[in-house]
Amino acid sequence: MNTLAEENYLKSIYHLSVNATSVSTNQLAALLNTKASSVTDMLKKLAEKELINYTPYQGVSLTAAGEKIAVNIIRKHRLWEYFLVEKLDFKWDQVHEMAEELEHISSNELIDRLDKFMEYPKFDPHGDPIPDCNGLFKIHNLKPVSSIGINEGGVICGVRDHSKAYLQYLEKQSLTIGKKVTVAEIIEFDHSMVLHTEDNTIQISREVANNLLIAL
Amino acid sequence: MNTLAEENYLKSIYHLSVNATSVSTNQLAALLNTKASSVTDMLKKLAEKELINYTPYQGVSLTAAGEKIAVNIIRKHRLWEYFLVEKLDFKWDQVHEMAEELEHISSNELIDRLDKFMEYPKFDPHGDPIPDCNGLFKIHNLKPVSSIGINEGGVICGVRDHSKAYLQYLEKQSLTIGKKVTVAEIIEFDHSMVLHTEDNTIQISREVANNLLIAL
DNA sequence: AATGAAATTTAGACTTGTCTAAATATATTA
DNA sequence: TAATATATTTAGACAAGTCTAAATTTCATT
Repeated sequence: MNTLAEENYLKSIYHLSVNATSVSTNQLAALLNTKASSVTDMLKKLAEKELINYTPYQGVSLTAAGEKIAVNIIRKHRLWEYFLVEKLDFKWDQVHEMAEELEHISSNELIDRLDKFMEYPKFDPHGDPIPDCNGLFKIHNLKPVSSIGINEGGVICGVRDHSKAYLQYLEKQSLTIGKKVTVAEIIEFDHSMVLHTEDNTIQISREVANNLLIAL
Repeated sequence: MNTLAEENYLKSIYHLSVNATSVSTNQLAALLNTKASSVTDMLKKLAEKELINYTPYQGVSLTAAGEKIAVNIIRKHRLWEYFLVEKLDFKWDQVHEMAEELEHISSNELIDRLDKFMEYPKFDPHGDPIPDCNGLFKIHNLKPVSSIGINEGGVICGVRDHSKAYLQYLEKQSLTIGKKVTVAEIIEFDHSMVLHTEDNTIQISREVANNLLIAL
């Protein structure tokens, strides 16, 4: 199969491809916490294996084969996260690092059985969709809370920022997946927002609102 | 922490130490499927880290620190095997390779929660004891079936050979953990044995009897 | 105790994935 | 469009872990 490093590169290219047709060397270096020269070396190797389309200086994209591998790793990552939260009672801000290791456990039969054991969950603890064993998943059409107006609202279904600090903050404010929120007020000065939930009123900054995703 | 290679060396030294005070370079090379010269290199590194006692040409043994790491890896291996069999419905001959990967997942909190989730099992699917979170475990005093006489018997509690072929054979013969067996006859010619179980009579070779462990 | 066999270690090389520093290509802007 | 800034690649080095071949140590046997 592929090495751990190769898998991490493919996964990173996949994530960066969501908002672009092509991914740059520096973007990858930043995400992977490494140097541009190291990225170039690895891109040559992945191109050699026909997992990416690479023209020097022009950025990269995944081939169908590369995307398949990337989606499979993401499937594993999200299923393990679901397991850690739903079966082992971890909090949603604790599971990322463990899932980063578990996603590289090679057996597909293991992950398919884990999927079955948990009754085929469709979303991970952060609201991200879990690809099925064929790599297929639905993309929710979510909007950041910052994009809606007064008296509008919806159900929290995801986050853009997966950092521990952000997740812990949301947890403390009870702004978790499934909560219904309505915008009660928008402060003109700094665009912070006052939200109503079933049992609470909470003021959040524009930054927080920007990273909180809802379904209308 | 330690690298994957280091962990595998410590684990192997631990396993080989069960039947000896000191482990040789060649024994390790054979078990780890590598060359003696590679073993020597790694032994120097582990000695440098004070995880083993190593004098050139004199073999190695684990220090207390090294043993602690080895036992923790074995704890992880056996708990994951238990999970795979009891929760994901794998057969006892299918889980070794997966557990070889899973045992290197670093988080101790993960493994402690997995332990709790499964209600602190004491033995893995092959009857081997599972160390608790302090590294402690009871050693059953088991005997090979080949060592007992006519009309004697006991309960199958373990195996010496963990190979797929052996485990599959036992499964097919319903000679699995927990089964009660009695020796009905010993064939003088080749020391094969006729066993009675609750619902069956089975003849097994000396080789099979030698690797099948029972509690009296 | 000497000698040959077996076990072990050393020396030097290779691969993977990384790095720094230098070179080159692309983009920006005056 | 020429000059400068930025992005990317190349060149050469390094650490981890492995290998082969040669050297050395220990063991077994006479």
